[in-house]
Amino acid sequence: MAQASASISTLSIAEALRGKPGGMATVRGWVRTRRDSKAGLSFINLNDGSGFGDLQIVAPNDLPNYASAIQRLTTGCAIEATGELVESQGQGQLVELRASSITVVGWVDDPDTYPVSAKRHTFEYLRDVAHLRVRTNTFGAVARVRHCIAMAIHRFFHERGFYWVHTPIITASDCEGAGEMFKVSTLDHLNTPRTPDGKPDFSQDFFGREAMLTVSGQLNVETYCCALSKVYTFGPTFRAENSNTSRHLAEFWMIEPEIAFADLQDDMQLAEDMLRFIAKTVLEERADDMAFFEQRIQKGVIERLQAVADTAFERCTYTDAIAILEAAKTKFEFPIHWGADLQSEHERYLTEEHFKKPVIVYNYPKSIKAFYMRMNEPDAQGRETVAAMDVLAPGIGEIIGGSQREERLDVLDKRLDEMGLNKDDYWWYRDLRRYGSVPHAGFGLGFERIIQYVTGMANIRDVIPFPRTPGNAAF
RNA sequence: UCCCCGAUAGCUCAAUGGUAGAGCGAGCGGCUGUUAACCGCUAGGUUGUAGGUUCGAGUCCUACUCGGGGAGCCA
Repeated sequence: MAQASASISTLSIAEALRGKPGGMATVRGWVRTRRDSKAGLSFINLNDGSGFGDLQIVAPNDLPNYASAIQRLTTGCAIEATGELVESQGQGQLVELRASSITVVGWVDDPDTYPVSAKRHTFEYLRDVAHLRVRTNTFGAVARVRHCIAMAIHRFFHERGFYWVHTPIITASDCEGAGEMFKVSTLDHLNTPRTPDGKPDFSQDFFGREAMLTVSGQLNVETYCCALSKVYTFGPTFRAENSNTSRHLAEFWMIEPEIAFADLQDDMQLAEDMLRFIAKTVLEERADDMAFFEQRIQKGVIERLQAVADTAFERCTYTDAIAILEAAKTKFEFPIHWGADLQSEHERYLTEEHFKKPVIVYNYPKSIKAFYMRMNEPDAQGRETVAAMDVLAPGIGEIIGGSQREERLDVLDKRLDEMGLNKDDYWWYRDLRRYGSVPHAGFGLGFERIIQYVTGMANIRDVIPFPRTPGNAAF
């Protein structure tokens, strides 16, 4: 397949589009559209995923395979084209490739039923052809932005001295407490071994005990935090909740940093710095894709992202948030009062209407938060709160949830007792509080949710390659 | 899981309980340095699945599946 001539370089289409007219080049990709001109030319828009833009290939009718192949090209065909990069005579592009040869690498079987034809498709339909949807403008752009954000997150932490910790996917501790878990088992479902009291005998299972897929790497990563000081996880997470919304998946990716010798203020600063770094990086590196999202997906995404990059987030205690909500003229379906958890409508009001930008709400009532969150001193009215924080973003809602962790063993044990949890199940977690315990804090960022926020994509199922949701694990 | 709405050609959608249509895509032809191209012709259907009501069901009823909007769980 490689060209014999050493003077012809194979370029990605992104490189070809950046190149100056003059040189010879070979490009490869998939046909987006073909238009014939009776002036003796065909125009082929070619895309290889290296960037948003297509390269226009000009195919003159004196090519030997013009009638037999070029004129039969349809959307989706894979080709290799070699020719000279020239200044375009038409509008709409600076450079184009004047082909001296075009090889068809792969035909489209039946153009009439090619699932991703050159027309508009709904996202709902494209989910049914997830193996081909990435060939569309939208899903190609999402894939590139997803990669860009992932790399930005790794760079952000790496540059600040964090270590990436690979916490386990399979866990035997039922104590993660963040939702329903998928079971991991090699037991025979048709002939399950039983204990005398009729329950499945997990001692005969693969791990010798009941095992699940993780719902969070937090408890594990805290152990590494209390030795390496600054750590984070970035991996898949599983929740067996029967959630049917545009912002929940059964399998999603999560980033969970954890910092030692740190309090909630440090935690909030880290969350904000990270989100602003992500915004800045995407604007710099994926301007082509962002221009598309701005134009076709959601007006204002670029401005919104620019605002995240440029301006500090709002911060507001839970108690102050309640005061704002109580003073609001908006009628809420669920009346709000101190001690109640914020409903979606309340979060939306705060971030979309009151502050009109990302806001960090912190110091929540202890009664609505997890056992591991650090107890604050009671306020003047004696109300008890924990050092927890949520980052709320317009259009998405909760994008980050985090807290300072309870590092005092006696306080932690009291909380475990209050919540009816068995201390023995948490023996290694409690050990961290016995051996050189230090204040530490962390948060969880939903990876797909930050992609939704950045791109303006409305449904979380469209920002992950192959979404897993209740009743759907196709592909 | 709960409430509301929906499922008809490859795709997006029409169709009073009485002969299933259009646009786009596709095929063929015309025109043109074209670019959401344009003009003409052609093909394309077990109306999501399973039951029921009716002389007759795309249309009415029931259940299920999937999708959308909202809610809960959360990231």
